[in-house]
Amino acid sequence: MTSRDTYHHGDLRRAVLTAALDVIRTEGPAALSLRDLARRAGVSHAAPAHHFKDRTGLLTAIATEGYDLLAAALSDATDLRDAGVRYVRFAVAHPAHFQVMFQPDLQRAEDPELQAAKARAYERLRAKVAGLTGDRVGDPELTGTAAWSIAHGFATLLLTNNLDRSLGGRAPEDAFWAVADAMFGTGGGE
Amino acid sequence: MTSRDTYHHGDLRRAVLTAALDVIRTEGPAALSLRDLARRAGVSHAAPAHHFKDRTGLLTAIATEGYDLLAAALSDATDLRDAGVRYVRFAVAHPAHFQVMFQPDLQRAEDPELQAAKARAYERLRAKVAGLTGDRVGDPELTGTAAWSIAHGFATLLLTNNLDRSLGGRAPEDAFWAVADAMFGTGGGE
DNA sequence: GAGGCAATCTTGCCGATGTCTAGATGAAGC
DNA sequence: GCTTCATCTAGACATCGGCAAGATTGCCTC
Repeated sequence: MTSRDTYHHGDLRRAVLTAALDVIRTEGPAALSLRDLARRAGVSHAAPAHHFKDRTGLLTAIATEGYDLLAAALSDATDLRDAGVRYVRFAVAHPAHFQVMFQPDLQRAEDPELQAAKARAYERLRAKVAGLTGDRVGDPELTGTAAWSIAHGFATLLLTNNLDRSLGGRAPEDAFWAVADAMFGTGGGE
Repeated sequence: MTSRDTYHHGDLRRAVLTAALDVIRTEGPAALSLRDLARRAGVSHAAPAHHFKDRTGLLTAIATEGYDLLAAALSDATDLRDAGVRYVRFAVAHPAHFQVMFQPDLQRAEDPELQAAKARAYERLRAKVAGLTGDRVGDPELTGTAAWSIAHGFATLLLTNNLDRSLGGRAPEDAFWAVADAMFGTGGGE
């Protein structure tokens, strides 16, 4: 896909996004170069700028897409613990999105689309906390922070290669289930 | 400190490190420029390279220093829960170190000093897990991963401005104590 | 079907950055 | 006092992000 016959690329925005996600996943956000992405897509060096304004704009678009993907992943969760498993699964499936989402210095914080997507994802998490029943409810704000912290911490440590020894051959989501089980006790999340 | 009388700076390594930490804390690692740091220290643009080899070398040195600071902070902890509080306190006190430590793509992973410091800090955490008594011990590996995840997740979300609403005016370490309390139950960590 | 408009892409340019090389300076040890 | 070597300077080169001006083309309207 590095050459083309037509003057217009056709779907340059998607091509640049895909290439960017590939670079970020394998080499990290610091290695990302707009000119390199342009070369990969077979366009001139200034072409991507028209779709993303600048480097920060591209990263902001990636974060926005990430929050939308996360919101979609969380919406199908049956309960809070399942949401945690899906959170970890999302991080593993979309490591590039995840990395960019949680590095605010790479994004344009005031971007309205980013803020909206972020709010949608956050609302999904809040809904799962509100859906809690039983005697383990307590302060919803506190419970939400605790659940988010454990899932986010596990996912982050996982993507930074800090849990390699702890996995013991298990799939990440299974390992997270075991961790959540150790904290909340069997069946405590229902 | 941007000018000097002598040809030699005296402590350029420390000056560059301090300036770098300041930039990272306020603008993030992406905004870090070796030439800018050189200007702040009042030396030529190539001077920092002699102390850190290159940009990655500087960031690796910061990560190494961070792991040593973390190990020192954890060594005084009375128990596992206290270690968690100290982990969060470390992240708040040294946000620049913390950011760099957990972005492996910024570091030279094969650096022996980095690996050694990382191992020392990890050993401190493992010691606190091993010191657990009572009926909540279970699988030490699992307990360690759970404790690390909750503390690391809380710290990360805190530094990325995702817990602003949840703090409610409390100091971060107090808020973390409440979260840990909600998860483990009162006195469960002793 | 012809004309105009706006989106898309190209080309050229500028300042800034990381890194390499060769050379200047001076502190420390003999 | 002389040597040695770590430290710092000066210059050069390739690359990058961003800007401006112009070329190309899809699309809408009449």
